[in-house]
Amino acid sequence: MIADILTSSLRGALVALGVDPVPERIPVERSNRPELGDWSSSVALAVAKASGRKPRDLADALAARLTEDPPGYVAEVTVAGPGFLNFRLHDRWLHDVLTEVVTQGADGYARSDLGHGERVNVEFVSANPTGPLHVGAGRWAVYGDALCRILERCGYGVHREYYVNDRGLQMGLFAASLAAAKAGEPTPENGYKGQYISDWAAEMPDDAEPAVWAHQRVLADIGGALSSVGVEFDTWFSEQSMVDSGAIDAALADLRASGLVFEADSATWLRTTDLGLAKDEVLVKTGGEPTYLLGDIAYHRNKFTRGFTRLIDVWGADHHGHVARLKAGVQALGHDPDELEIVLGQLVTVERNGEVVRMGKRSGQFVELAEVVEEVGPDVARLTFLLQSVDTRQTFDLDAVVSKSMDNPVFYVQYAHARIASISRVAAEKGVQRYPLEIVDLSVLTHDRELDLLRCLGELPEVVADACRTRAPHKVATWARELAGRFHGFYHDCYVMGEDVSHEQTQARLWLVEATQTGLAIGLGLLGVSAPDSM
RNA sequence: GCGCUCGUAGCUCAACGGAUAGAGCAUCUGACUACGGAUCAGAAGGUUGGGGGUUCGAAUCCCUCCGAGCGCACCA
Repeated sequence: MIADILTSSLRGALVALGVDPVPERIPVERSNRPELGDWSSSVALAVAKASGRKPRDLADALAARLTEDPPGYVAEVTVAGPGFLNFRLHDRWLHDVLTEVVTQGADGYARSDLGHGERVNVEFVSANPTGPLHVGAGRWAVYGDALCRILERCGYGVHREYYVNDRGLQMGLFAASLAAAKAGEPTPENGYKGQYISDWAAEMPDDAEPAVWAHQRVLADIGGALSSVGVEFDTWFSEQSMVDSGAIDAALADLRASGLVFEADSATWLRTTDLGLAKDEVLVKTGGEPTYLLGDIAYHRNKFTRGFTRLIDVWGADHHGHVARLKAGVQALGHDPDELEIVLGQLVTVERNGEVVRMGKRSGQFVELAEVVEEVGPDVARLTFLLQSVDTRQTFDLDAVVSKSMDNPVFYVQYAHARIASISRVAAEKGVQRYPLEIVDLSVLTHDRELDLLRCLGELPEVVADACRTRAPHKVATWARELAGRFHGFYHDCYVMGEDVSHEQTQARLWLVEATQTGLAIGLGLLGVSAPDSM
């Protein structure tokens, strides 16, 4: 809102001063130098050269013009350093933030229409259904889910999907390993070991068909683990179903139509070298089995036919070698490869007692996501994953996460929310009524703590939009922690009710607290973390 | 060897190409007879892996070297 006001006045002033060309985008930002102003712009520095003026002179001229006819909220325009324009605003701009938050509420504030209702399919986790999910998969589960929540808030029609790789060698080996364990026979070569195999073998009824039963058992387990961290999928898409329905053949036919398919060495290939790759890729193996790549191409083709115009896949960095292949496949089907967006997340290293836990399903040595969630709870688990950018490697120190779970930042944020609820309870006990916002004088909110809180609240719409554009939920997590910090500071220095607090202050602060609660609820909601009234 | 992703305080991590690189944890020092101390305030901590380049301006963009993780299958 402020940004729009400032950019349009700056644009007007540049035109009036005869600056040509006026840039598309006029940089305006919140000042990180509060002693100099509330907002700032470096536009004079950016355009000085092209317009043949000295930055400082141009900045002075702009400041003079804007001082003469100040944009809304602007109290003072000054120039600093090489030519930064600094805007000091009336506190009213922050009081208006409060009104905006309260009137739009938890449902409406920081909501946008960036996505214009575009239907986007987000595929994440998609771990092979050959055993329980390990802790590391939790990162993709939580990241993908938070991203979906953010996309939804920004006006996308979101569909959460899990691709079940229930075809091929691995599934067969998994079922065979179960059957062998049940029969008391040794594990097949390259088969799956681990406690869960013997546990599940013991559960398996005598008359069960191992392949079918194993499939159901493992999906129930994975689904349960995901539910425990609050992640639910709209679709569990079976790879095998595409073989059965002929979708794989149809995809292959489409690929052939592109003219990029050829036969060699008794296999069928896609000429990916024509699409910029270093080598060609096999689509159908000798013997007639489709490769994983062909299945995946068919799967993405299927997503497009279901009406999604944007596909987002969340993969671990260990799959990055597959990115170019799949994009090439999508391109061969006639789609713009940019319609498929692949988020590569860096892997999670799990440590216990300071030592790296090497995980592998085959060996049966891994730490289950479900165990960890059971121990620390979904909120701690989620925030632990979400507090850091998905493109940095994460070390998940089991002992630290468990033993320090009480120090987890999630409680810092939730505590702020609970304190607010407590204020409401006390207000009710004391019989303090909150007046309608329209008749409350917000101009009494002048304390630095109060203004800082409002400044932070005012950033939320941009934070959410930015988190959406950059696919970076951690920005919301960082913001929520920041808001909680501002609130704790306010809470400490500014009493809402008390002998030294005027009636007007109590009223204004009750609304400030209400707006903060709304902000916390939105932030935590986007992260899928609960916002408790008491802890 | 080739490729992808990274390298920021002791540790874990932030920072639309903008001004003096910020938080948390840990360390040290302080703050409650009022709404929840799971809190608050302060101190200390940095050549943003090294070196070049582009730019008015670089942690951010480009090149190069060093280091790390991960890929380089008719596995999935």
